Amino acid sequence: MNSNNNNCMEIGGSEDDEQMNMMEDLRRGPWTVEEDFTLINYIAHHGEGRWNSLARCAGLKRTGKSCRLRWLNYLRPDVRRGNITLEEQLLILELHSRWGNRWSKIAQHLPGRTDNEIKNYWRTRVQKHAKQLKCDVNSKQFKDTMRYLWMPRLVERIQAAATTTTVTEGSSSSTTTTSTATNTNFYNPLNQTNNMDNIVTSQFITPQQSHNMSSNYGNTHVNPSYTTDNSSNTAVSPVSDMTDCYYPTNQNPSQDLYQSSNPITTGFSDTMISPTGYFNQGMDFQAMVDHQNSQWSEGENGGGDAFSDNLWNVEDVWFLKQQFDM
DNA sequence: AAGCAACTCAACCGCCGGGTA
DNA sequence: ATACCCGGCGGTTGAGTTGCT
Repeated sequence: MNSNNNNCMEIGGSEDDEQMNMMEDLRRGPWTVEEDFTLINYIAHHGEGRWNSLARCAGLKRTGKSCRLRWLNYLRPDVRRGNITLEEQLLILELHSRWGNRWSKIAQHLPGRTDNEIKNYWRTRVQKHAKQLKCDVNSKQFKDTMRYLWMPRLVERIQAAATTTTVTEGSSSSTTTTSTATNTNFYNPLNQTNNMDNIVTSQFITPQQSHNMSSNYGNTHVNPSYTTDNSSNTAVSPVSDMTDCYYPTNQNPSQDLYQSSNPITTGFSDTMISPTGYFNQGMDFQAMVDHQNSQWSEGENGGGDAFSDNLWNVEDVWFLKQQFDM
């Protein structure tokens, strides 16, 4: 790494970004294809590290920080793009409940995902629904809702999807990703890292996919890899949104969720209490129902966008309302 | 078709801790 | 001990996109 900088004197990092700013006009904003290739080629030959000097030596009019960010979040060969899978959603929920906004730490458990991506996911998807509920995303109510409702539901959906995958196996040759979700023990927060590693079995995007920029060369500034349709890399659901909680079940959604033997609920850090006591204040269920109705009246397709982006299905709302009204 | 609102996500910013001279 | 530099992290922004009226 950083073995030799033949055509660039080692500057020794005596200048910071601000000083660089003063000395030369630094580019900002979206990266061009040329810049991307310059960075990729430079790192391919010299490796990462010393980002400020790297930027200089590579001839990039960017700050070291900008180069690092571009590389780590976008250009890195193993960066995984596309929809967040159900397993990943589940993992994010679980890890966030444990660590909070430690995006980098959470990202370490989702191979190929960047902290930025997870952070964006959380803000756009999860926080949006906390807003819908008119409760703080950090409130206990909301956390318990995630814990007792979303996560079990995600598990159900993962298992259902895995079953479907098994049934239809053979008809789709391109679906290379498999899931250990079929294993009933796949999700056990008590078995932290080991099982987490098992949960995430989704494949990485190939370096070729990440670097297949040549076809995009006409543009002055593009995002070379994310335009690729990566839906085939999605492990379980083409609509792999946590908020897509529609699940065609006939069973009582509340059943078994609070049994201490339930692997979903076992191991969460807080004391196990019936969530009845939690879903008490501050959640605007009527607003949820209204929102739900308005969305359903518009989108007839259960897998459609309006629905898939909705956190709650009828049963969830019904269940929460019941808990609330008790 | 046009205007507007909501959403997504790449990129930037500021702060902080570790390493080093 | 201290000052400085760098990289990493979490928070925030804003351009582009999508959906709705």
